[in-house]
Formats: sequence, structure tokens, C-alpha cells
Amino acid sequence: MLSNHRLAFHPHNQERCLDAAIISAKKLCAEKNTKLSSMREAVLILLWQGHKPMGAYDILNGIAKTTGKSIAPPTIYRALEFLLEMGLIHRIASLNAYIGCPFPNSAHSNLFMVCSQCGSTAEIADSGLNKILDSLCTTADFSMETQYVEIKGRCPQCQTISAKSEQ
Amino acid sequence: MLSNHRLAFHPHNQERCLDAAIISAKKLCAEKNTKLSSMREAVLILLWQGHKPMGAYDILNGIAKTTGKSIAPPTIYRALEFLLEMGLIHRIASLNAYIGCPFPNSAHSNLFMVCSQCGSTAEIADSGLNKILDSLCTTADFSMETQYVEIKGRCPQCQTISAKSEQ
DNA sequence: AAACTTTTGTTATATTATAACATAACAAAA
DNA sequence: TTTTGTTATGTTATAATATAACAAAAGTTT
Repeated sequence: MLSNHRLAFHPHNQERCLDAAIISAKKLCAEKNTKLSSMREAVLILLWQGHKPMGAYDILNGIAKTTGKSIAPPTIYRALEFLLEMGLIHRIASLNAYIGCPFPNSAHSNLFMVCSQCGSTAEIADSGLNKILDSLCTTADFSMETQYVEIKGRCPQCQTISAKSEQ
Repeated sequence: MLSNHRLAFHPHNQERCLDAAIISAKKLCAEKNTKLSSMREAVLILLWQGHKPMGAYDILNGIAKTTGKSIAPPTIYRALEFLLEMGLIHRIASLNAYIGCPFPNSAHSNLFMVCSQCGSTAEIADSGLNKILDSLCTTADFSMETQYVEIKGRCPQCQTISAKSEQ
């Protein structure tokens, strides 16, 4: 099991995550012979600064603010498309939002745990889960292409907070 | 395992599904002391006639056509909201679309297999899957509220067709 | 029928995403 | 070092999905 739930759901040095993400993004693009242009890098940085799923228009506004320029949606969607293709980010379908991938190098199918209160989101790759999904597909004679496994609920911190407020 | 993949992915008497769905919807609403108004029933019927996930605006146009009236989005979204609350339909997040639930009576968490070619969609409730998801949540100290498990791929029929066309 | 509740209608607008075409930036070949 | 080709970004417009806010109608209860 590959998971970043400890980082995602607890305070930690977020700048370190960001730096690591950018370094491995550059490496991965070099390997794949693609270019992490400044716009693409800016979007990736913003996503890691947010450290939570962000909508395309949140990203748009963020980029517009830091660059001082006014930017149109296609610019952002293109950067997102590239980053998705590279496996550097994921789309959370249930939120229409995007988040940086904490382990872009390992090929994997993913599960996301999204806190419905604070938005913090963990990514988990679990072979047991994938085996079950595969076997269910086999049973139905269905050939899998993509999977979306997203769980909404409460992260550890928000459980504690809401438990306290109910005292 | 509770699954409608045999029906969903193969030709069958769709009218029978529709009739059964409406009957059990009426029963369920009676039990829950809510009302399946004509608008709500019309939306449910349309979804079962389509027999595939439909977008809110597809539904809107369908209802507008059969009634001859022009209808505004909120009317449709309200009907959808009601049907979702009753568990009579599901929302497929990865498609922004809605589909009738084939077994609304049994409380369950669901997995959807969506054919990326023809759109036909099966719903599967599997306790093995749910156990794994539960255990992953426990590991991460995450308390689940809702789950979205959606798999895109090829249904049996569309696999056959594309295999043939590649000969 | 009056008062109340629930459902639907109406208008306007928010949010998310893409199509189509133009320009700029960069790299490779001539 | 032009010129050509390719890739990336800019620009305008619009499509597609969803909701807020308030008004009217329909259905219930008293």
C-alpha cells in the first residue's frame, strides 16, 4: 500500500512536498521528453501550495494574481491537461477539482479520501483494492480503462474537532 | 454480490425494467411517506427509458419534448435531488450524469461500470469491495460518508465489436 | 374556504469546460 | 541566420452543468 494519508491529514512541512514535487516533475518530464513550461510549472506549484484539490478557476485566479496578467480558461485547462497526461496531477471527479500527485513515478490506480469539511485529500494505491476491482470487471466481462475511486468523509483532525464541538 | 451487469450489458426487455422501477419507486415513496409527483415520476421514467446515464439537460429536453412545455433547469435538478435522496437514482460523478438505481430497496454502496463507447452502465454492490474500502479508511483514521467508485472501460458487446473491426 | 405546506415556475446568474482561430516562442533544417 | 515546422500560449466566444432567489400554483389540513 502506497499512501500519503499521514502527510495529507496532519500538519507537516508543506514546502518540502512542493520542492520534492517540482524536482520529480522536472525529472519525469525530462525522461518523457516533454517540457514543463513556466505556465505548467506555475500551475503545479500553485496546486502544491494549496495542498488540496483546487478548481480550475481557483487556479486561474491564483495564476492571474501571482503573474499580474489576466489569463483565460483555456490556458489553465491546457496546463492541467498536460499535467494529467504526465501523471503529475489527478482530477477529482466528484469535486471537479485537481490535486498534485504525491507519487507520480509509480504507475498506479488510485483511491482518494477527501475530507468534506477541510478539503484535505489523501491518495492511496492499494493492490488489494485493485485486485477486487479487476476481479469484479472479469466477472462482468468488462475491460477496465480508467477508475475513479473517491471517498468523502472526515479526516482525523476534523473528526476530533467536530467531536469536541459536540461536547 | 448484487449486480445488474447481465441486464445492463446485454439486450433485454427494457420496458420490464421500467415498469418494475416505477412500481418499486411508488412503493418506496409510500413507505417513506414522500410523494412521487408527476414531474418526479416523469424524470424517473425518462431515465429508465434511456437505460443509460443521462445529463440533466438531456433530461430537461426529454421532458420538454414529451410534455410540450418549456421547462427550466431548477425543475429538473429538484426532481433529481428528490430521486437521489430517495435512493431511486444515482449520480455518476465522472460523467455529470444520472441513472436509475436497479435495486433501490437494498441499502448499499455502489460501484459503476460505465462503457466508454456505448454508455451502458452496470451497478454492482460487493461486500468484498466495501470491506476493503472500510479497512483502508480505518487505516487512515478516515470516517467515510459517501463513496464514488466508477470504472470506465468497454462493455462485453463493445469489446466484441471493436475486436471485429480490427480484423 | 382559510391557512399552511409542498411542489413547481421563472428569472437570473454562477460554475466548469471547450471550440476555433490567432499569435508567440522555440527548435531544427536549410 | 533565415525559414520552416512544431509546440505552447493568447484571445474570443460559447457550451455545458448547476444553483440562488423569489413568485405562483397545487395539494393538505384544519
